Amino acid sequence: MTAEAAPTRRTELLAIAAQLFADKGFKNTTVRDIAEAAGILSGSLYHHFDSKESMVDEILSTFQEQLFASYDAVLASDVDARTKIEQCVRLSFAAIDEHPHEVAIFQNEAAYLLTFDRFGYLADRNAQSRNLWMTLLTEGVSSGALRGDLDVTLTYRFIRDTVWVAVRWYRPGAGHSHEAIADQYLTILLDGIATTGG
Amino acid sequence: MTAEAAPTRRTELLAIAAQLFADKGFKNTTVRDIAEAAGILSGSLYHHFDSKESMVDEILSTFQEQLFASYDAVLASDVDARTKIEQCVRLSFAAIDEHPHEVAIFQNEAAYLLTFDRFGYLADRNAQSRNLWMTLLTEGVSSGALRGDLDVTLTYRFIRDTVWVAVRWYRPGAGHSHEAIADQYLTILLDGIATTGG
DNA sequence: CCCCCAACCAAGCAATTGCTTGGTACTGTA
DNA sequence: TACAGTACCAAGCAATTGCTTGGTTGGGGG
Repeated sequence: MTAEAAPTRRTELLAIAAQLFADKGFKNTTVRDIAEAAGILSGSLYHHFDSKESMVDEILSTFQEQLFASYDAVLASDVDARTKIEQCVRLSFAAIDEHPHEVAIFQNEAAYLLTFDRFGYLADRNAQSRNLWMTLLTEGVSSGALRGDLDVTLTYRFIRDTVWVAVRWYRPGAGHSHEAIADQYLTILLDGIATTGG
Repeated sequence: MTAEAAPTRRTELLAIAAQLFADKGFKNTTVRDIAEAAGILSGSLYHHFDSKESMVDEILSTFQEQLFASYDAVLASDVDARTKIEQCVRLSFAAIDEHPHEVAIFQNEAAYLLTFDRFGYLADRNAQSRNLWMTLLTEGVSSGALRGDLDVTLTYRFIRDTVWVAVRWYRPGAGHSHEAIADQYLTILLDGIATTGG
C-alpha cells in the first residue's frame, strides 16, 4: 500500500501536510489548507492520496518505522543498561531535531487517532516503547547502576513525557543544539538538580 | 462578565463541556455532543452561553485564577527556594488531581486558542509561570541549594513539561496518589535516578 | 388566578468540511 | 503522429458545523 521508492511530488505534499498537522492539529487542518500551501486545488490532492486520514497515516507509520529501527540498534549493542538509557535519550532528542513535525503529530494527535481501527499500530508502538524502557530501567536497578527505591513505572513515564514533550518548544537551529539539550537532561535525570550532600 | 455566584445549571454544563473538551479536544467536540451529554438540544446551550468559545474561556480562566492564587500563597511564604520549589511541584500535581479536565484542556488546546485575541490572557499566565520558576531556580542556584552548572531555562522547561504532561496518564483514585507521584518526581528531580558516586 | 422567567424545544440557515466527477495541459515514448 | 500517464483544474455535492429564531413548559411569587 505505502510501499516502494516514493516519487518526488507525493513526498513534497506529505511534508507540507506534516507541517500543517503539527502546527494546527489534524482536525483543524483542512484539505484546502494543505492544497493552498502546495499551490494547487484541494481536489487535486486526491490524485495522490485516498483521504486526509491516509496522509497522516503515511506520515506517522513511516516515521515510526525509522525510529524503532534505531532503537533496536541500540538494544542490540553490547553495552550496559545505563549506557543504553543514555543512548536512547540522545536518540530521541535527535529524532525531535530531524523530524519535529512527525513527533508533534504523534504527541498531539495519537489519542484521537487511536479511536480509529486503522491506527491501531500506534498502540502497538506505544507498548513496544514501554517494554523497552521498563526493561532498561529494571536492568539498571538490579545491576545497581540505578537507585533501588525507584518506581520504574513512574520513572518510565517521567522520562518518556519529558523527552517527547520537548517538541513543543525545541526549534532546530535556535538556541541549544539537540545534543546540548540531551546532555543537560541526562545530567538532571541521572544526578538531579540538587547539590550533592543536600 | 463571568462574575458572581454561579447558578447550578450553568456550572453543570461547564463541567460536562470540560470533560468532552479534555477527552476529544475543543475543535473535535461539537455543541451537539455537549448538549447530548447534558440531555438537551444543542440550541438550548445558547440560553446559557454566547458561544462554544465562551465555554472554554470560562472553564480556563476560572481554573487559572484559582491555580495562580495558590502559587502566590507559596511565594509569599517565608521558606527557602528549595522548599518553595517542592511546594509548587506538589501543588501542581494536586491541581491535576482536582481539575484534570481543565489541565488537559490547557495542555492540549492552549497553542490553538492563543491564535484568538480573547485568549491572550493565557500567554500572560504562561509568562507569569515562567517568571515564577526562573526566579525560584535562580535563587536556588545562587544560594547553593541547586547545582551551579544548571541551565535554568532548560531546567524550567523540563520541570514544567514533566509536571503538567502527567495529566495524560494520571487518573484520580487509580494506582498512585498525587502525593506519592509528587514524592517520586521530586526525588528524581532533586537527586537523580543514578546511584550516588556513579 | 395571573404573570414572570429560567430552561428548554423545533426547525432551520449559512458556512465549512471531505471528497467526487469529468475534463485539460504537459511530457516522454514508440 | 498517436498514445499513455502524471499532475492538475473547475465545479459542485452531501454531510456536518456553530449558531439563530420564535415558540413552549412548568414552577414560584404576587
